[in-house]
This record gives sequence, structure tokens and C-alpha cells, in this order.
Amino acid sequence: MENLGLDRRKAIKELIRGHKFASQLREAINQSSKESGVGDHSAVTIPFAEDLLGKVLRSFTNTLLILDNNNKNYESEVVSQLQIGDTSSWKPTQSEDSQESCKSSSIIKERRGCYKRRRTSQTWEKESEAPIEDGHQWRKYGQKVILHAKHPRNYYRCTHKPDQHCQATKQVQKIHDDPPLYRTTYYGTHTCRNLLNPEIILDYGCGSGRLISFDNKLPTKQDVPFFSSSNSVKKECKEEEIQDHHWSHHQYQSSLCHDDYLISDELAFDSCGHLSLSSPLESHYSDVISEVLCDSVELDSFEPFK
DNA sequence: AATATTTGACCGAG
DNA sequence: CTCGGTCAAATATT
Repeated sequence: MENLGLDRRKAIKELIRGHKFASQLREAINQSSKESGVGDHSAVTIPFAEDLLGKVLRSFTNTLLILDNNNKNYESEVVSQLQIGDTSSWKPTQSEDSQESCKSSSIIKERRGCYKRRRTSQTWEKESEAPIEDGHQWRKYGQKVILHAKHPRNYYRCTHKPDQHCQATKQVQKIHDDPPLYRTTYYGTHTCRNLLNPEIILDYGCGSGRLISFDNKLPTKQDVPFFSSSNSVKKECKEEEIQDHHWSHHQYQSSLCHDDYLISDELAFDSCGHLSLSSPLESHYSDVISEVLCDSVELDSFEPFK
């Protein structure tokens, strides 16, 4: 047990180093992208490199989280050294104003609950050649044929809406299919705090698996889009398959490349690409991390055009 | 069994 | 009325 803890600590240290290097590389790329012109090759190279870097960083971070989850001893050490960058290519769209009014007067809503429109503080839009695997768990709750649109629009809400009252929703719609193109629009931000889902089993070879859980919630049977994010990718693909009957080779490849997990792409960081995790609350390390990684990053205060 | 998806009805806005 | 977002019963999946 003691050795295991030591080894883990070493591993964590190493990961922190790697994470730091990746961050530095990332910053270097940022610099060069600022200095170089607009129309040159960097327009292609940089995004690609950034994407890769983002994945590297996320991978590091995820591993750190996992390794450190049951190891509160070094938490301040880890936290203080962690810096997370992001290669988010999210572009903010209009921030729709809320309209939560729900006909206060007595209406007959006998049959169903009140259909309040979501007060969505933030809206994010992203287009991709494959349905986005963003690390969150989504539950489909509707599908609509949209006027003048070739493909139906799919509606998803956060799986943790019932238990955690998470208000995040998203809409996914295929908007083109020669080169397949999907538009995903996110509404609201996640307030749920278990991106690290309660079912990640870390088998250290000692027979019994370990559970990473932020809330001791019992594992459920649902798939966890974490290391095997292909799970939910597959799910999201499946529905398109049903609707459109052609999940092209290209799409499939893309989905295989979607190794993003855990840390949502909707993380918005400042222009320097940094978000310091240096507030080691003594209480719950994992809570702190999940907050930072997941929903915190106050999208509300995010200024895209700084 | 619990959980997720499908799908038509329902609702509010315009 | 139409349109699109949501609900929820039926159905499928695990």
C-alpha cells in the first residue's frame, strides 16, 4: 500500500511535468499564431496542433484526476501545479435572454407541467464533421423536423437534470451531408458536477476495481463516455444512422478520432489560455477540480473578444 | 429490473 | 394557424 502510494505520487509528478511542457508548447503555438499573418499555412497547422495539444492536456489532466482521486495527501501539491489550457474553438453566439415567465395566472395546466422556456444565459455553437463527443452525458428528449431543413433536429438534455437539476441542453442537427457536417448548439451551462462519472473503474491489478466517484453515487448501468468515449459517439451516430442510413466512412473515422473526454470543450479560458487551479480548498479536491474542469469556468463572465 | 430512445401530443410564441 | 421546443407514454436497450 505504501509503495503504491509512492508510485502514484511519482506518476503524478511526472504527469505534472508533462502537463507543464504541453502547456508551454501550447503557449508557443499561440505566440506564433499571433505573430504570423492571417492567410498562411498556419491557419491550417495551428488549429490542428492546438487540437492535439488540447487532447494531450486533457489526457494529462484526466490521468492526474484519476490518480489523485483517492489520494488526498498531495492534493495541494497537484492543484497548485496544475494549469489547464484549452483549444476550444467554440464561438459564442447570441446570448439569448431568458423568458422564464410561465404564465403566473391560473392556467389549466392539468395535463402537463408548465412549458417554461429555458433561461439560457449562454449559447454555443459548433460545427463538426461528426457528432461531438464532449464528455458530457446527454439524454435525447426530442426530435423535430425543421422547416426547410434536410435533416431533423435532435434535442438533448443533460442526463443529470433530474438528480442534479442540471439545465444544460444541446441541439444537434446535420446540416450538410456531402462532407458531413453537424451543427451542435449548446444552451446553458452544466451545473452537474460529475463529469468523472461514478463508474470509472481503475483496476490496479489487485482484484477489486476502484470507483471514482464524486458523490458516492452507486454505479448505474449507463455507459460512461470517458476513456471509451466511443460509447456515446456510437450512440449519437446510431441515431443518425437510423435517420439517414448512411454513416459514411469519413464519419466513422472522425468518430474514432474523437478522443476528447472529461473536460468539455466548452471550457472557455482567457486569451492566454490559462486557468489556474490554485485554490486548494481543503474540503473536496475533486469538487474543486470538477468545478474548474466542468462547469465553473464561468461562461457567464467569459469575454470572447477580449 | 433500471435506463435510454422514439415519437406524437402538447404548449407558447409569432 | 404554423413552427419549434418540450413532455411523456410506449418502446427499446442493457
